[in-house]
Amino acid sequence: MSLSYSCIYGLRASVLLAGRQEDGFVTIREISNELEISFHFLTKVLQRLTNSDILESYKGPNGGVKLAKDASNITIREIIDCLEENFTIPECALGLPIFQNHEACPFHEDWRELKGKIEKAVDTLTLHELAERDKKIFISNR
Amino acid sequence: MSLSYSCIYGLRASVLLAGRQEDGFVTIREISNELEISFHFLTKVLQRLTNSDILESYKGPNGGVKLAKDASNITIREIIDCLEENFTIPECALGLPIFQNHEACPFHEDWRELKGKIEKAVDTLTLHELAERDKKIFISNR
DNA sequence: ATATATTAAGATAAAGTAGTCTTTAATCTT
DNA sequence: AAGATTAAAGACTACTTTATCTTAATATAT
Ligand code: FES
Ligand code: FES
Repeated sequence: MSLSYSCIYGLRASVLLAGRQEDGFVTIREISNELEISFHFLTKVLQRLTNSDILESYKGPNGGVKLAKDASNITIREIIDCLEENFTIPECALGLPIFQNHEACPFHEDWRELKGKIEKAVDTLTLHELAERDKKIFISNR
Repeated sequence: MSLSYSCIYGLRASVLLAGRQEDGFVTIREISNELEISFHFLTKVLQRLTNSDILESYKGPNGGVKLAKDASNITIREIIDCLEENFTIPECALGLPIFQNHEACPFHEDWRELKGKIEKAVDTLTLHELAERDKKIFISNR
């Protein structure tokens, strides 16, 4: 279940862009400075988002990247699906199928319910909502 | 949060040994066959458990490994701590600190509660209980 | 003693992830 | 047209995890 750094970086950058959608193109250099992420590595990540048409990029002076759609129309599921292959919330709360059955697990039902909520949130939470809820940093590195 | 394969293999082998404690030493070859784990890799994992005095080993014919203490006296926390460095249940249900604060997360409180249950279970569930609850395979590979 | 069984230990390989560096392509400014 | 700016693309490095292979050490059985 743990997300890769690529995915975290992509999420953080996307939320940043959502909070600045009116600014147009933002350079990757600026994003990498603000989020304290390696510029080159972030470039790779954002290229993938660009190729998936989640971001739009523009070269040259005044260029950079921006969200391709309105932030209220992009769910975090889209970002995750682009950057993480086969992302699924596991059946087991420990992140892997440790116990296969309900009987052996003292909290399996609790987890099953929460898992549903998480899945729903991932599918419906938009970058706009995230950027609005808290303008401060709320997607952080590990 | 996701456990490494080393840790999963160690847990599975330990539960198997808990279910056969009366058999004395069980060869690693037999365990690897039964659990369908690479013999050599499993050997490495069990060596670490042996060095941590969770398992006891014996070389030569009729040798093998067995639990060093009674299964009812070994928690899964011990196995995990031996095989996984710095294992902690993360603050965020997605396995990493995605959102830092309560406000931004639609299920933070649910997760916080479940996290407590999981931590307690990890600290108190014993190999004996696990082996007893279900004699069938209930710790599976991914 | 010798052959066999078995874990221990070490070297190596394979794969994935994270990170860096260099070159190319596109765009703008002058 | 020339030079500067910026993303795109590709090669490369470093690290970790997983897995394999070989040899050594230890114990048993005959
Ligand atoms: S088996 Fe892991 S949550 Fe129930
Ligand atoms: S921030 Fe991830 S569970 Fe609330």
